[in-house]
Amino acid sequence: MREYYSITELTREFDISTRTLRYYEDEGLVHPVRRGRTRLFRPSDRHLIRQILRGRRLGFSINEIREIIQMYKEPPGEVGQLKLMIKRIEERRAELRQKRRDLEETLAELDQAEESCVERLVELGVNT
Amino acid sequence: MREYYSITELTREFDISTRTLRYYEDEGLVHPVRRGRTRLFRPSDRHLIRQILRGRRLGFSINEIREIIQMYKEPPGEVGQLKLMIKRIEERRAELRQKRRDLEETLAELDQAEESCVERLVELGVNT
DNA sequence: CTTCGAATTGACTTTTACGTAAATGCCGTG
DNA sequence: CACGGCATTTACGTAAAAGTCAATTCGAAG
Repeated sequence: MREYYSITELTREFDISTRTLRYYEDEGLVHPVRRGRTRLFRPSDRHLIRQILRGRRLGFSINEIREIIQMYKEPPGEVGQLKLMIKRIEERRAELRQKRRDLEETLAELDQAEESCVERLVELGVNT
Repeated sequence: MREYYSITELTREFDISTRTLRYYEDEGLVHPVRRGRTRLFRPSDRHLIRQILRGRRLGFSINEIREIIQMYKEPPGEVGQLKLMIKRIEERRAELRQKRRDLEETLAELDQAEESCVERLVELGVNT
C-alpha cells in the first residue's frame, strides 16, 4: 500500500481533472496533507474518491454524497444520533432500491430494443 | 385508458412542476397536442414521462434520456443505422451494468454502516 | 543559478435543469 | 359580466459541478 499519491496520479487513475479533486477538497470530501503547497493524497483519500465517484455515477449530488460518506464512518456515540443515523441510512437504502428497480426496468427495455434491432437486421437478410 | 391528461393532473401524479413538463416539451421529449393553447397529454406522453423520470432518478442528463428514449422507438430501417443503434444500446447497457455494480456496493456499505449503528446501540444497552 | 515543468490559487465562465415572476388568455359559475 | 382558477408565454434567475485561464511559485535538473 503506497503512502502518498500525487494529484496527477489520481487524475489519471480515475480520469478526472485536478480541478475536480481540488473542488472535492474545498467541499471537505477529501483531506490531502500538504508538503509545502503540494497535495499528498493518502490511501484513505483514494478510497474516498472511489466512493465519491460511485455516488456521482448513481446521480447523487455532492451534498448527498457527503451525507452518505458520513454514514460509512464511525457511528456516533449518542443514542439519539444513532437512531437518527439509522433512519437516514434506511431512507438512502429505500432510494437505492428504487434506483435498482429503475435500472432493471431500463435494462429490460434496452434488451427489448436491441432484440427488435437484431430482428430487423435478420429481416433485411443481414448475416450477423 | 384515458384519452387525455391535463398538465396539472400529471404534475400531481408524478410530483413534478408544470415548468418541468413544459421544459420537457421544449426539449422535444413529449408532444402534447393543443386545444387552443392548452396542452393535452396523451397516454403515450404519460408513458414517456415515466421513462424520463426513471432516467432522471438514475442520474442521466436530458440529452442522455433523449438518446435512450430514441432507442425504445421503432428501429431504423437502414442497415448502417441499425448497427450503430445496436452499438449505442450496448454502450448504454454497459453503463447501466456499471451503475448496478455501484449500486450493489453502496447498498452493501450501507448495510454495514447500519449494522455498526445497531451494534453500537446494543453496546449502549438500548432495547430495540 | 537558471530554467523548466508541474502544481497552486483565484477569478471568471459555462452548462444543465429547472425555479420564479409578470403579464395575459381562457372558461365555467353565480 | 365579473370572478376565480388554471394555463400560457416570456424572460430572467440560480445552484451545482465543474471548465478555463492567468498569474505565481515551487522544486528539481542541468
